Amino acid sequence: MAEAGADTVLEGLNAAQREAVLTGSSHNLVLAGAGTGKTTTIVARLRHQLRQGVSPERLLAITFTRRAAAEIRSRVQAEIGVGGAQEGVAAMTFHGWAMRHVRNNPDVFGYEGWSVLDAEDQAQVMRGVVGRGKRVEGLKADQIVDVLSFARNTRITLAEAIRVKHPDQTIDAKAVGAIVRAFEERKRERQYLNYDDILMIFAERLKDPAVAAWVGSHYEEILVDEMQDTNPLQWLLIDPLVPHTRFYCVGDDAQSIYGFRGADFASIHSFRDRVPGARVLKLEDNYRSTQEILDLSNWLLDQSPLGYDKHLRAVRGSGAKPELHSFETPQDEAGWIAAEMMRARDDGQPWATHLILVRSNYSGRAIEARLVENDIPYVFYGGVKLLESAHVRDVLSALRVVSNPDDEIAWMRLLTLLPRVGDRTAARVFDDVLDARGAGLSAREARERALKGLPGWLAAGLDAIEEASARVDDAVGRAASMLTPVLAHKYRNDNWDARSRDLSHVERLAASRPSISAFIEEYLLSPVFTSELSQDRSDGDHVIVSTVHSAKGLERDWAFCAGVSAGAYPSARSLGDVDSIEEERRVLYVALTRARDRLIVTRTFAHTPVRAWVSTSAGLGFVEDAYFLGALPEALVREEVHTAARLPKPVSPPGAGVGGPREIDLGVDLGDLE
DNA sequence: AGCCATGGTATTTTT
DNA sequence: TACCATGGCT
Repeated sequence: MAEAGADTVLEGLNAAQREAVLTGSSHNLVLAGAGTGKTTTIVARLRHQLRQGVSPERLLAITFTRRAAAEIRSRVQAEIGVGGAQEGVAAMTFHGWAMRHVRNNPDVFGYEGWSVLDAEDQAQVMRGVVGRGKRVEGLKADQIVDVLSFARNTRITLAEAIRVKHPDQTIDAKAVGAIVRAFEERKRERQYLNYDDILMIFAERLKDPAVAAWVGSHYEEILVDEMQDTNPLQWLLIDPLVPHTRFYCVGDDAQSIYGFRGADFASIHSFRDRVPGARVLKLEDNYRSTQEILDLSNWLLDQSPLGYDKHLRAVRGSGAKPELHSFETPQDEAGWIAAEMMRARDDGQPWATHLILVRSNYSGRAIEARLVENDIPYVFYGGVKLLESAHVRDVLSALRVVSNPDDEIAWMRLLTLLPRVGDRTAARVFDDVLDARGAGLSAREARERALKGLPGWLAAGLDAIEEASARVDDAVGRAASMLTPVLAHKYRNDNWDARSRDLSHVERLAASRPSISAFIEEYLLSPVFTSELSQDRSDGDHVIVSTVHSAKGLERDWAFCAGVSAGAYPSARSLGDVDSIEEERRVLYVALTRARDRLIVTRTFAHTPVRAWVSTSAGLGFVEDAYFLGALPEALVREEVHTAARLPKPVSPPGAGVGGPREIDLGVDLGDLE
C-alpha cells in the first residue's frame, strides 16, 4: 500500500525531480530553473511526506502569495485523494505565518490587541509625523517609510539605507532618524504594527533558544518557495529554526526580482554556509516552453556581466520563433494585443490561453481599458487589491473604529467622509474621542460625546455595527448601508456601481470570520485583487493580465510581454546602478519564460540607444546601449513594425510628438506600406 | 485666514 | 491614489 502510494507520488517525474522529492538529507536547496517543474516538485515532496506518515499539521509551506498557497494546498489535497477529509497542509506567507504565532501565543510574544497597518495607513501615520505635504531633508513621508523598511529588511543602518536609496542627495541621517523615532513612538501609542514589525517581533523572540526549539518542534519540515526572494529579515526567521526542523527551499537565482525589498540572490549561493549540511539539487529540464523561447531567454541572461551559468533546454523541442512587434503608441500596442486575442477567439481559442505581462500597475491600466472596451474577460494580478481600494477602506474604517476606538487612521478616514468635515475637524473629533476614553468612558459613551455635533446616523450606525460585530459579515453589511449615501456621492463620477459590488464581495468574504480585526488582518497579509472577485462568477475562462512581479509561477500558451521599450527595460530609474539594471534584466527574463508556445514581445517605438553611466564595484563605466533588446540578434525573433493606418491628420509641430523628442527610425522598415 | 471641495496630473516592482 | 492649484465658504 505504501509502495503504491509512493508510485503515485513519483508518477510523471523525471530522475532529477524524483531525487529532489525523495532526498533524505535534513536540509535541501532545490535550484529549479524557470519551467522545470518547481511547483510539481514541492507538491510531490509534500505528498511524499504525508505518505511517509507525517501528519499534515506538521508540514508548512511558505509561499509568496495567497494564490501560490492556495494552489499548493489544492494540489496536495486533490492528489491525496482518499482521506481528503483531513485537515490540509498549511501554506502561507512569511507574514501570515509569523502573525499566526504572534496571535495564537500572546503570552509568548506579548502583542495582544495590536492592529496591522497596510502600506497606505503606514504612510498616513508617517505623514502625521512629518506634517502634511512637508519634507524632511528633501524626503517625502512615503520615501522615509520606504527607506526605513529597506533598512529593516536588509538589516543595515538607516544612514546606509539612505545612501543606497538616494545616492545623489546629501541627507542628514540624524534628522531622518529623529522622524523615524517619532514615527515608531506614534505606532506604539496607537498599537499599530506594520509588515516589518510582524517579522521583527517573531525574529526577536526566536533569539531565545527555548522559543526557537518550541516553534521548531511544531514542524517536521518547512518548505520555502521562491527562496531567491527571501531577504535578510526573513532569514532571521529561518536561521534559528535550522537546528530544530528540516528546511526544503526551492528557488532560482535568475528569477530574483525583489532586490528592492532587500532580497539578495547571492544568499542562495551561500546556502550551504548558512545551513550546514544542506544538500543542493538542480532541476534543469524545461517542460514549459519551446526551444526558440528559451533561446531568447538564454541570450538575455548571457548578455549579463553576472555569470548565471544557466542554459535552459527545452524537453519539448522546437516551435515558433518569438515575435517582436513595434508600435507608435501604447494605445496601438494595447489595441493590437486585444485584436490578436479576439482573432484567436474567433478561431475557437479560449481566453485562458493568454497571459499579458506588464512592468507596472500603471502600464497595465492601458491594457485593462482595452479589454474592458472589447468585453474581454480578464483578471488583473497586481491591480487594485480589495482592501486597498478607496471604497472598501471607507467601509472598513467604520468597522475599525468600533473594533479599536484608538485607531486614529480609521477615525480620520471615517470622519472626513462626512460633508463639511476635513482634516482639521476630524482631528478635533478624534481628540475628543481620546479625551473621553482617557476619562474612563466606554467606547460607546466616548463616541456619543465626541460625535455630538455630527449627523446622528453616524453614532447610531456605529452602535449598530458594534452590536453586530460577532458576525463580521453582518457588521460589514451595516457599515456599508450606513455609508452608502455618502459613498454614492463621493464616487458618483467614479464607477460607483462596480464599487458597490465590491462591497458585497467584502461582505461575503467576511462571513464566518472570528472577528473584525482577524478578518482585516487576513486580507492585509495575503491580499486578493478586486478583479479576481468580480471574475469568479463567470465560467472561469479569462485572460490574465499580470505585473511580472505577480506572475511568479504563472504560465500560458501565449504570453504577451508588453511595453518592452527602450527606457523601460531597464527602467530609466534603475540606470546608474548595475545591481538594479541586472534586476531589471531578471524581471524581463521572468516575463519571457512564462510562454509555452508563443512568445509575443511588444514595444512602443523604434529603438534609440539608451546611454548610461553605471557605477560598478570595478569603478564607473559607460554603457553605450543599456536597452536589453538593443543588440538583439535578428535570428532570435521575427520582427514586425506596425504603423497605424489612420486618416491623414494635421501635421503636428516639430517636437510635439508623444512623450517628447525621439529619433524614430521609420524610413527603412516601412516597405510594406507602399 | 482657515477650512473644505474639486479638478487635473503623474505613477516601478510587494507583504 | 497622492499632490497641487484654485476657488468658494465661513
